[in-house]
Amino acid sequence: MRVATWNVNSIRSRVGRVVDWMVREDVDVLAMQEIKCKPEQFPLQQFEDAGYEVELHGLNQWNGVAIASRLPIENVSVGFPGVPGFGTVKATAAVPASAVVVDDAGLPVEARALGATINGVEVWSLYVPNGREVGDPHYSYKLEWLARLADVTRRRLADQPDLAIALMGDWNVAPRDEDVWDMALFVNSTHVSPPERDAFNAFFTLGLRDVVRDLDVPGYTYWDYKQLRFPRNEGMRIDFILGSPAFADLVTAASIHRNERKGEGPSDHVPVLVDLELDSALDDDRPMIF
DNA sequence: ATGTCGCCTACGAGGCGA
Repeated sequence: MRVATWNVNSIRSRVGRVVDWMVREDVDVLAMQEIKCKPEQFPLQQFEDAGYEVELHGLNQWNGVAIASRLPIENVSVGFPGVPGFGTVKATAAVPASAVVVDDAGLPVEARALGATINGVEVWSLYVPNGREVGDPHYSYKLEWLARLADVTRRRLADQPDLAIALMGDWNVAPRDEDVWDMALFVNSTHVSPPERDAFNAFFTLGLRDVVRDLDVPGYTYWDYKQLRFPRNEGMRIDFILGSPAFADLVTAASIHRNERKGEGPSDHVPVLVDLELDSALDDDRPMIF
């Protein structure tokens, strides 16, 4: 099974490229971020014509996450328990108050997390808040969002240590100095600050692994549209697939699809993909969990 | 270079977010 994550930066303006890539690369499951649309605006037909079903969570023109799959999608979760909300998103004609989920503090929850079970594997499409500037309210929101995600992941794995779970998406954190092209330019910047890196590294403490980095796949996953960042290869590595031990054990290969930043109408992010070996579970006498 | 995109509202161009 081939599973990928991709911040598509508007699915409506990118659907041709996205579906073409999925078909060409024989992708079974794709977690998308920044679909930037509501359900009725999602270009579902083009996915279905290519053999994919789609579950999505989109409230408005911001954020939005989706999962497309050739295999049946089960147990869909919108958001995760304890996910913090932010800001003052108001109900409109397009987004009635009844559709706005609020957190314990009454803040509206943004469309940044969608989970599902596919072929026995729990996959998540995550769009971590950007943070904007160190010290900005969006920055503390980002740290809190990551902390709550770590909390719920810790509890999930405490209850089910053998759960194959993949946290995939745009984490908006560059965990290592080599994940940006010039650390000198990022002094006092978001994405590289110690609290953000601590919040990201906390997932490793829970036993998760960066299943792409672990296979020594190099390179960035994002290049800003501005300032010739891609031609100069001035990018950032901020899109990751973090897997529980049971998930990591299934991974046989990984790749970052840099070519998807080229040509007409690219997203500013590229897909990150892993191959999973699931067939062996059907051939031996281990429990049939897949 | 403050260098680009994509969305919104509202029908032109400015505002927002990344």
